[in-house]
Amino acid sequence: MMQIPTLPPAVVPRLTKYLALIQQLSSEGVQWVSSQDLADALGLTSSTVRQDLSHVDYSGISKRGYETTGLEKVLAGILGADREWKTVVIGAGNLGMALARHEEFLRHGFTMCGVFDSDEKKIGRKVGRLTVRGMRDLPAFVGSEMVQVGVLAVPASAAQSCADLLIASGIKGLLNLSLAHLIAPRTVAVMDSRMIASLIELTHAITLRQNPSSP
Amino acid sequence: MMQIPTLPPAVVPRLTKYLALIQQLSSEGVQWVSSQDLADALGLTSSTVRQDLSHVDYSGISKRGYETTGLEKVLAGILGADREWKTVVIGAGNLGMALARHEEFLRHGFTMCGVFDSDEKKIGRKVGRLTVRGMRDLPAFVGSEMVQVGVLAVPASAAQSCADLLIASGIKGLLNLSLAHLIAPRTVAVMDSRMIASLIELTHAITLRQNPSSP
DNA sequence: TAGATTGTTAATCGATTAACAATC
DNA sequence: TAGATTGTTAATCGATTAACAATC
Repeated sequence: MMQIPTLPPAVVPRLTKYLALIQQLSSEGVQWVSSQDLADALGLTSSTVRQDLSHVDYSGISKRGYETTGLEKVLAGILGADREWKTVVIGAGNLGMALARHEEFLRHGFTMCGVFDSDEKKIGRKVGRLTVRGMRDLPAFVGSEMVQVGVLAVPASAAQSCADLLIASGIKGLLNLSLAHLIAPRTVAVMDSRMIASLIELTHAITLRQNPSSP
Repeated sequence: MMQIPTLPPAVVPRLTKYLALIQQLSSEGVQWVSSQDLADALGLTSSTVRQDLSHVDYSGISKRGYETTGLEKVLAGILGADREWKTVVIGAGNLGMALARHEEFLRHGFTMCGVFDSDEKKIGRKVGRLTVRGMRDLPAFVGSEMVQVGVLAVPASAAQSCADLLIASGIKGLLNLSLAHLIAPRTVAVMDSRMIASLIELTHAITLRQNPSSP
């Protein structure tokens, strides 16, 4: 099996940016990309790009840069973006239903195989080709379908208890969309993508820019 | 007007976490919280919490900690979470429609006042109490309604051109939900909340945990 | 009072940038 | 060849942690 190098934490989010950009470039027929090209497109320095890519087992070529298709393959392998990931959504509210139907997930290898909600009234509703299931069915489903990823689209007040149930069911990773901070054992990976928190950071940045005291 | 101190970049995301937690605690009637309490709940060290809060014009009290209601007010002020922010969503797909109906936004001060799409077929559709408008109406709407925040729920391929239109219309900040990296002038704040990118970081973390080479 | 907790300084750690020899 | 670009080392910068006097 391929060796996955341990990467400095700050590098991983940038690798996902390189991958997204290179996928776009290679689909447009671009064959070579330099560290300066990547830096310009992503608002970084070429030095940072080269440092980051030095952690990756793929060499560029002087005077030409990196071959897009080769680098794309290596980055996808390191990040797990070359595999299928069975995914469930918890929460059949506006957001959860939208995510269950979101084609972008499938396009990036996340196979949506279940939507769960604790509200009895929502159980049985159709979401595309799926049907909303009750939370009581979650443990058996995760186990038998070997679901690896759970997306939490529930209110902050319910997030930790839903996470606990997913963890007890044997899930491997959680995407937390709620404002709550989740506690999980080290064996389970957790990533946050919290729109409300990002919006609040955004309003802070707007306020700073409107305030003449900042440089 | 209140003085907004310039904060180290790494501190701001944590302030949003402190605020979310303290809002919950104060709504539960908790009156005092120590740096150790906050650290335990959020997976930090008490030292980090005290360093962060030292940037904030609010003093704790030895032996008791910080008063929740007071700290909540100060953090909300610094982050802009004590104001109303007029917000539009660009993109009336699954995700955009769900966000336009999402009550969580309103509860955090983001007043949803418009949904826009370039697809003629979607114009006129109802989204809660709103109606989908065409992109051609965006500049006049942002100007006359004094919209400050734009949420981009469009495919990566359309993200930059939509951002350019919002910026030309005079928007103050953008929340980018697409996988694309956005280029914007320094006068416009941009924050990313990219679920697909977070999911890919998650699959990397899962892969690492399953690989015995890591510590 | 005794003890817990803050605020702050200094030390450590990690991330970014600059610089340049190697190389295609 | 001459020149552009990599890979890597060293320097700088910023963030985190440890430690402890001040204080309630």
